[in-house]
Amino acid sequence: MEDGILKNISKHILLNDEERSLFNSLLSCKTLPKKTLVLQADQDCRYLSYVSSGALRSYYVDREGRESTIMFAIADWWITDMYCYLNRKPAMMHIETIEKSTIFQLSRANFDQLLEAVPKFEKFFRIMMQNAYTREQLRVMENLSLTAEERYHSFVMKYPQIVRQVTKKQIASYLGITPEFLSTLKKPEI
Amino acid sequence: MEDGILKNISKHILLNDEERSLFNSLLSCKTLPKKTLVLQADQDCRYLSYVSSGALRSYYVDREGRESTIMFAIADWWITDMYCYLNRKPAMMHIETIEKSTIFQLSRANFDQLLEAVPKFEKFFRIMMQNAYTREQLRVMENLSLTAEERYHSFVMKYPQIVRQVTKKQIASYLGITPEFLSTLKKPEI
DNA sequence: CGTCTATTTGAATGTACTCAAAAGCGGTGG
DNA sequence: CCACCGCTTTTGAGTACATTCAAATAGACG
Repeated sequence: MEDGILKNISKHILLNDEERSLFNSLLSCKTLPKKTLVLQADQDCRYLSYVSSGALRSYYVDREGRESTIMFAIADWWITDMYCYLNRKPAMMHIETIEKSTIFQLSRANFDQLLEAVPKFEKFFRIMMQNAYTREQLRVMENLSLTAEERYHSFVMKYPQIVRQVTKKQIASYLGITPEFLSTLKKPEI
Repeated sequence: MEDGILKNISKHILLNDEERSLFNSLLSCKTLPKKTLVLQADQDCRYLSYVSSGALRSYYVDREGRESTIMFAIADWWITDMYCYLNRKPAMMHIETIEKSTIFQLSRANFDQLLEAVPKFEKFFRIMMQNAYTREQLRVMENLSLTAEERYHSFVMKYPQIVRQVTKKQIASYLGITPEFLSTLKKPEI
């Protein structure tokens, strides 16, 4: 399924065969069972991962042991602890598979090499970061201005596919509410 | 003070004289009094603004008229309603000066032209978007895992200069709490 | 089938909100 | 120059939304 990843990239930049094969050579592919940790907090965050199939989530565990889901990544999404990946800091988050998943990983060294060798990728990653930024900013905006119920409905409308692949408990931890409270909310009409 | 903006860019990419002068020619400079609207919701978001001096903030106003501060921008920061700027959508946010400010503005057309003419700027904006993304993601993480008081202390530690330039009411609306409640919190040791 | 986790339900609690009012502070005009 | 006006900040009482804890029910997986 390397097709998926190159198709993802071709949405934004045009690559020739040589560039494609260089890119492929810098990636490693893994198929992982459900509930496998891809990254553990305090470890070195070595990889940026593209989800070819399955689903992953990143989450933060605070001192009291409470989990906050930072993001979900289903097919065709990229995921990592971006701050720690880019700045070579020990990871703040955990990342785990929610179901059996196939991912392609780009190490930090290969990321640097790729940008050096094919500057066109600057554009690709600029657009990726731009989309990630505007998505997070919208999330902050909704967290500040909507009620828990409205946020839940907005999530379901925006990410119907994710809703099918993750548990309500995980959605609650993404929305910043308890599973008990989520369960009292009116179900949105999809 | 165009020095400031070129210095900001030189932190990440090296420009020759020709590129610098092209860049300068694509910018327009404005000095605005306190409480001036730079962008109004529903308008076309035409500009990305670099703050040379002063302070701006972007905020969202919901149906009930409640304001949520999305971001502050003091000297050397860039600000816009990024989603609407990039996607040519009517603005969701307002942006206003908090004090007398001097800003440099890059229109969307000039942004496209700049990236076309000097691809090195892809790298600059990749890094800008990257920083913005990781900053917002950390904010989401803190919103989900910290109490209001901890978020306030974290804000004061992270942005001491912003604290000097904005009101407590504005900080409250950034943190997602009421000014009354902020006022009951223990003052952090700076 | 049995075990483990997710989901739901309910009661008691707490955190943060609304509303009201007083105090503080800064800017402006007489 | 200073008195007034408007906005910010603080304080307090009452309230609402969301939490914790406990327990029952439902679902998924080996």
